Amino acid sequence: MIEIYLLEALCAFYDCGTLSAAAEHLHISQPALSRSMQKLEDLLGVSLFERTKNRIALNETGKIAASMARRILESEEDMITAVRNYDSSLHTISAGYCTPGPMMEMPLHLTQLYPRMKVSSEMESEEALLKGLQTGKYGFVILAHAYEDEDTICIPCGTETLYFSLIPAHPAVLFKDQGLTFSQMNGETFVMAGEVGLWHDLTVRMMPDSKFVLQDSLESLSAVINASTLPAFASDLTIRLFRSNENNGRIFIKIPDPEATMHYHCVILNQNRDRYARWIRFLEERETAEHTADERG
Amino acid sequence: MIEIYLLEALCAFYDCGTLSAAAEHLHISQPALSRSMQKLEDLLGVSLFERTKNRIALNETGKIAASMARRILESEEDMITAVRNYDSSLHTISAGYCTPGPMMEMPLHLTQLYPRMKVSSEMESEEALLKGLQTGKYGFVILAHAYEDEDTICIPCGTETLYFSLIPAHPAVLFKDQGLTFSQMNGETFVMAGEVGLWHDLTVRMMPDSKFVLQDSLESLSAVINASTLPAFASDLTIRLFRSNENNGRIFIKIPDPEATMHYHCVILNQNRDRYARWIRFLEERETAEHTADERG
DNA sequence: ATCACTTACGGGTGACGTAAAAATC
DNA sequence: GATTTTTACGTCACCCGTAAGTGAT
Repeated sequence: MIEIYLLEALCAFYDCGTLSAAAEHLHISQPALSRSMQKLEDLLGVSLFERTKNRIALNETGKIAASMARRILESEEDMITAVRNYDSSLHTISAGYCTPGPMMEMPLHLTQLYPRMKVSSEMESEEALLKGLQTGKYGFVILAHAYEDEDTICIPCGTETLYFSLIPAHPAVLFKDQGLTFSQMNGETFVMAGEVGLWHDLTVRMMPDSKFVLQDSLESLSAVINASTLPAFASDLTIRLFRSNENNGRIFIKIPDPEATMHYHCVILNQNRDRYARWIRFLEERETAEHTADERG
Repeated sequence: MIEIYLLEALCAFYDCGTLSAAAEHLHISQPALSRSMQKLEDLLGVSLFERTKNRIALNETGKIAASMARRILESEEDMITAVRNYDSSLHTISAGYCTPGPMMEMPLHLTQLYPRMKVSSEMESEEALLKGLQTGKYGFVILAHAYEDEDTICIPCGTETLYFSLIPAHPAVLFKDQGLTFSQMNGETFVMAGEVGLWHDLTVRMMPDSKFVLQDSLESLSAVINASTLPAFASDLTIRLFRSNENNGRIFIKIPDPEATMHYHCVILNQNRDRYARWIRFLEERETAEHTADERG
């Protein structure tokens, strides 16, 4: 059988055009590559190159062989990552999120529900989340809308509402009880974390005249917030998580626009339903508990 | 990168169930295979087996890996045969036939049209012919009916009519001029070549009460025909090819049933149209010549 | 003269086989 | 005791790099 390294060599030569360049690309000597090409021809029993004394180039057969070799290499790469993903899925609960709120909250419950498993969390674009779900990179993903598909199940899992975070001296704190809409604050300059996923798109869209000073890390963010008088953001989720109704003297004012509330949904591949049975039950029970609480008032 | 021999080893173990059996199957020692499996786990960075002191078996990850490895091995096999087929298609005109008549006649013209090419001929079932056409095994195939497809072109290329071949003493030679139908000869025992493709199916179907003494080779066939008084078969094509209107004292009597005439068609992949341009032109010109001859006579 | 490929030669990695040990049936 | 797997060890294949040779630009 023809070994993979020969196919890699062929593809490298196809890409580079000369043996010397391909050899450099492969980090091997050029004679070694020359021999590999000869060996490949020998194993196939077929001529793959047009040779002159000083020049070597792929003939039609060689080009076909190279393009088929590429497909084999790709499918081997795919196999390797698929096997690794599967293995890691046995040991870790890996989830992808569209915003930081659930990404901070859900691992708390996951470690309780699956005490022997590692928990890994990532924030990504919706496109990357759905792709990662399909390839097995993620065990589940959290989107900000329902996602129905024949291969997946979709469980509503709570909401998150955005708040403005203002210093007490800010004139808009008068609206503390009735709330502040996006349009009322449009034009202000905000301090904001860089990694807030969908929230960033939302605030930019709803307050097109505002400026947003982005901070790389959450640590630098809170430092800047403390040191600055600029308005910032919070959410019911982060307020609850950090158990501070008035953080560092800041006043939190709810944003009543419907866009300011994310309705999260957990999407899981149907084939993984059993593996995440406990998690699904947890989310469903929590959701009904929320609803009955809402109905009671 | 993971080499092919490791994937082969994994698949062999998947098939055989034990290292010893798989090692025997691969013609390597059992410790060598044991090491290969360890190496594979090491390269993947993943555990593929459930090991007890005396027993080793694939875990879920291992089974998935094995099934994906199988697909890679198959696609490498496919690549190798495809490349070899393509190469050989550059040097040889390879054709598949449904009956021996065209298979004896067409190579004569092919060697004239393509004097630098080797010519290879094979008789096969229609299924195998069409598959071989798609995989590049055959440059063209000859079927006994039109075959229209978006990927192929189809050129009528002559007919062949079956004859009974009788000794002069046979009572049915009285029908020499008006012809003999299948039903008139149904029940007789015939001598017949074994390798006649569609003709065999046809005669069995049209003369269900007859018996057919099959001969392996054409040489033994003609010997048996000469030595025997049994009726046999011929066709206008073989009669013309062997330039013998009355072969070894045999009388040839045409079979007027429409089923006794094959209408051959040459099927070529559209993508190979240029390569066989000369052949296509030859067939088309011959066909029109036949028709004008028919109209005149 | 430089570049590109091939051939020749020596070296080292690693895959293999044999042998032996451990454990299970 | 037979079978199966793993470990140990020596060997050999083979792939690699260096060096030299040939022909083309």
